[in-house]
Formats: sequence, structure tokens, C-alpha cells
Amino acid sequence: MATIHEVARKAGVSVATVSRVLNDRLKVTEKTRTKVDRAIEDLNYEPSVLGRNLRNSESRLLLVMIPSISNPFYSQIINGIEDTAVREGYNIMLCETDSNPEREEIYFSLIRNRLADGIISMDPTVNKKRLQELACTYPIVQCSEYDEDGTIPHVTIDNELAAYQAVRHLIKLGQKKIALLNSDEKFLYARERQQGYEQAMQEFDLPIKKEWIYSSNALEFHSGQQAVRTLMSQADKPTAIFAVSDILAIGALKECNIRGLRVPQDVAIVGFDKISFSNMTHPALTTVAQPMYQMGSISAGMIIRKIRGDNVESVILDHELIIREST
Amino acid sequence: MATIHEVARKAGVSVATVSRVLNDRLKVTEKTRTKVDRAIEDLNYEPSVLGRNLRNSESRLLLVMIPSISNPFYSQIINGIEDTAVREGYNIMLCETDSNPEREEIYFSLIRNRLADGIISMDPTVNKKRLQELACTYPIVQCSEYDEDGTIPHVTIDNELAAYQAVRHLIKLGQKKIALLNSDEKFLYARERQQGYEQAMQEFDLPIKKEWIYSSNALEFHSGQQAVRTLMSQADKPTAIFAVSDILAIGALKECNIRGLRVPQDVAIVGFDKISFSNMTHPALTTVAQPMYQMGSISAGMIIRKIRGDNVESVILDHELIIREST
DNA sequence: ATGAAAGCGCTAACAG
DNA sequence: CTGTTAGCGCTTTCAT
Repeated sequence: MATIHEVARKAGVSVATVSRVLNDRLKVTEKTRTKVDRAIEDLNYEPSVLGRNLRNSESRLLLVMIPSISNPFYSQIINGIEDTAVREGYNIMLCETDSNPEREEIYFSLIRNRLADGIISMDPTVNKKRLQELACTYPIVQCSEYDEDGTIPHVTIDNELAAYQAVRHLIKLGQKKIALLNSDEKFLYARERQQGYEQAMQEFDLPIKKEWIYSSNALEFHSGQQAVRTLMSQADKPTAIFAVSDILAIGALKECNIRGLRVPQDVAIVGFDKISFSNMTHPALTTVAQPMYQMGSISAGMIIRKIRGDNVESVILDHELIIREST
Repeated sequence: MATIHEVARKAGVSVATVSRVLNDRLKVTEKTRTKVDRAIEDLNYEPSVLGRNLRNSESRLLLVMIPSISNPFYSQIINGIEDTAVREGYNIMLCETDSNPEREEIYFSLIRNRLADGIISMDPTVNKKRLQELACTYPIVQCSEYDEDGTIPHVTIDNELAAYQAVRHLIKLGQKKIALLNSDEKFLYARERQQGYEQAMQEFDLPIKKEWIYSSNALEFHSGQQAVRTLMSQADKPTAIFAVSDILAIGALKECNIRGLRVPQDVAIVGFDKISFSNMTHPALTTVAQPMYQMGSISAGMIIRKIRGDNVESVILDHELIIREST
């Protein structure tokens, strides 16, 4: 494989000139430039990014941490990140933590070793203390889930308001017995969405029954099924469910189908996220759309600016209630 | 940030010794080693992978090319790739081509520029000619879809046999009017699965009707819906559908639900891939399971061996028909 | 067992 | 506009 030296020799110029042609072509005479271009072509030369990286002390690599790649919520965010990153000359390393601290630590080491220039963390299970520590030294932003006590810039939506609106939608439809299908309360988004739920219920003088708040420790569709089993085994059964995730909602929907409960007539269901599958169920799921692609591209823009040393501010984006057939 | 030189100075040794401690600790006296370890700790030193990469002419990065991250079929494969890669000291760059040749070319440039040590291509829409060219110079393996004329090592399943067995399963259930919901025939897997379908139909003396073979140009669930609309608008309607992808099958299922066709009583449906959502539908989908995690980890092992210069052979893995409620 | 020194491929400061 | 040159941080002979 040809190096910049061979190109220089072949073109009869210095390596500096070749480098100039490679980077800012303007500062080189037309004539020299064509000579160099010819040599590059003849030798089939491709500049090594390894040399460039070392010299520039950068990798132009972004680390994107997610708990699980199987969760489609992240797919579109990653789309947004990647499009923006590539446009800015960066590439992304997708890192799946599986909510495993050891795994997480391996990925953190990538930024300490300069293999990554920055981190976009989307992992709600991330070790917040470690992340804050790292953020003192390295460029880090959080997407979707963030640390309310921390100082790391983040992009998210107004979870409380979104939940409030979703529940209000059910109430306006005449629902009174509304269950909350939540995820683990150790997550900020879970607490915020629960607050929105409670706020709506209170505002319309509806009882908040402990038995109707189901906390699932995993964001899997079996948990949604299990929740419906539990909820429907009670004497006083809810007639509507607000789930903080489409995956949970789809599980709930499936269990309702199995039990012969008609959706929305017997049980109305609202999900959250508008993942692509929320449209594939029968009936299609009413859900809260997060601007996932946009969240991704904004996160990428933020982290790149942070890498460049600019100051960046957190962003709260708009959500939208998508009313479909399940309510 | 500390460099290896500062560590060396602080420990009162040469950089070579520090490097030895970092890499093969055995070749250093216990005493020197502790001195160096102390210095490393004191300075909070983290070796720069940039320097190491340049020196070793490697990046320890693997490029994984997929058409779309939103397709859950790839999720578990990526899981398998990542686990194996990380265990072997590699990291992956996930690259989504969107079946866009320009995008593809950007990613190809990453290996030419030494940013990646090898490529795992999972993109059926990849430019085969370009891929073959690159494979002459760089380590490349294909996963799932491959080029039958090419020489690139690949890991896949026996698509024809799998399709044959899926259709035979329908036939044994008494089905005679079986439609094929295929994807674009430009893909090898599509042709192979169609062959399996035809073989089963022929073997049991069932007619292969052109009208019952629907080719969709996109692997989206709307295409599955559209297929059912088309198929059911015919005078002679099929009573079973074999879809070459779960996504298509889920779309078909949804349209059946909408039309009040009972599954499996009125229409039996078989999918392909066993993506996680195939279990979330009502009824749950009968499908062909591909060993996706294994496909991923084997691909990763293959590409890493190829990078090391070993010879690697293609692998054909076992599939399994998962019989659930839709048949 | 350890150190000195060369060099991986590139960019940029400086000089001309 | 172009060339010379000094490194970026690391590994690895080759001596000692």
C-alpha cells in the first residue's frame, strides 16, 4: 500500500504538498495539483487515517451507548445520529451494554484510550456517577434518559407533559379506571411519566389506586402480558392502560387479545415511543411519538460541537400524541 | 493526558519497558513492573490506541454493513458479532447503507483508509462487483446474504431446505392453496426460498399458480398488507401464505385481521426469521428460526481469523421450524 | 532484563 | 507556492 512519501516521490514534490492537495487543495497551484493527483491515481493511493488520527490526536469516532440493540426505540435515534455524524466526517461505534457494568466499563475505556472522541449515552441503566466523572474530562452528551442532578448536556422530551396528555386523552374518552404500566422507577423517565399520569388523574378527580400502578423491571413484552394478568385478576379491574413503552403496550394488547378482551371497547391502551411495530398490531396502537430521528441528529450535532470545544445547551423537543385504534 | 514517556520518566525506566509492562508483563522483573505500575497509577495514564494503531498498522475495528438498523432480523446477529468481537479485542462500527450506493461507497472507503481491519457485509443490496473487488485486497466475509458466484467466505443457512420444510408443514396440515409472499428476486435468498416453495408444491402435486406468488420490492409490513389485498382479490383465493420474512408475515396477518379472516382457520401464515416480534402478534407466528446470534458470532470469528491471515471456509448453519399459533 | 533508537503515516509550523 | 523538519504515542528490533 502506497504511502504519502511514495506519492510525493512519484509526483516529484514534497510530502507536505501532497498533504496539502489532500486537505486544502486551494493552496496548491493547479499544475502541481494535477501532478499529485496523477501520482495518487497511478499508485492507487489512499491516505491512512491511522497516521492522520495520531497526528491530529483525534479518531473522529463517536461512541453510542445503548442498553440493547433489539429495542426498536433506539433504531431511529441511531439513524439520526449516523446521518449527522457521517455528514460531519465522523463514524459511530455502536455499543450495547446489556445493562452490564463490566461491559459498560469496557466501552468507557475506549474514550480514555482516545479511540473515541466523544460519547452519546442513551443507556438509562448507565452508572451515573461514572458518567459524571468521565464527563469532567471527555465530551459526553445524553440522549433520551439523563441525569437530573448532573451537568451533562442532554436532549429529551417533556416526559411529564407527554404522559399527562396521553392520560388526559383517555379521560376525555370517558375512561375513569386507568392503570399505569410503568417501568422501573429508578429511571427518571419512569418517574416523570408517572407524575404526568398522577397529575391528569388528580386534575379530573379520578382515584389513583396503588393496585393499578404496575412496575415492570424489564422492558419486554412479556412484562406487558404479565401486567395485564395481574391487573385483570383484581376485583376492581381497570378499563384502560397507559403504558410507558410501546413494547409493554404491545404485550398488554396481546394478553387482552388472548383473554378475549376487546381493544378498545373493553380495554383502551396507550403506548409510548411510536416504534414502527406500534402500527403493525391489530388494532394499531395509540401512542406518544418521540421525535427520535431528530433526537439522534441533535445529539450528534451536540457532541460534535462539544468535541470542538464549543459550549452546548440541553434541548427539550416536542412530542405528539398519535391517536389510532386502540383508544 | 499522560504519555508513555512521562510514565517512563516517572518510573525511572525507558519507554520500552513501560510498553513491555503494558503488553507482555512477563518479560519484566517483578520489581520494575511494580515501579511502572505505580507510575501509571500516579499519572492516571491510559495508553493511546492511536499511537498503537499506527505502529501496528491496525485499527482493531470491524465494519458491519447492514441495509437498515430498523430491521430486527439484524439485531441478534449484531449481538453475536459484538460479543465475539469485544472478546477478541475488536470493536464494531455499525454502518447502515439504506441500500444507497453512495453511502456504501463512503463505508467502503473506511477500509481502504485503514480505519477498519475487515468488513462483515450483511447487506443483500450491496454492489457485488465492488465487494468482490475489495475482497481481493481486504478481509471481507458475508453474513446471511452472499454472492453465489463469488469467492467471499460466508455464513448462512440452507434457505431452500428451510422454505421447503415450511411449505411442507403447511401441506401436511392439509393446505393446498398456498401463496408465496416473496421479496425481490434479485436477492439470492429470495430465489432459494422460492425454489424450496416450488419443490414442496411439486412434490405433493400441488399447482404452482403464478397469481399466488407475490413479489414485494420492500421488506416492510405494508408490503405484507398489500400482498394480502392483492391475493384476496382473486377469484381463487389462497388459504395459506408462506412469507419469506416475518415482517411481511406480520403485515399479512394484520390485513387478515382487518378483513375478518381468522388465522389460522381461514388463512394459515408462516413467516421467516423468528424476529422477536413474531411472538408478539396474535396469534403468534409460525416461523423459521435462523440461528442469528450464532451467525453473528461465527461471522466475527471468521473475519478476525481472516484479518490474521488464516484461511477461512464458508459455513452453513442449521435452521428450525417453530410451529406456533398461526398454522 | 533493560535501554536506545528507528519509524509507523500523517500534518503543520517555519523558512524560503 | 513549496520544501524541510519535527513530532503525534506507540512497539520493536538490536544492542548491552
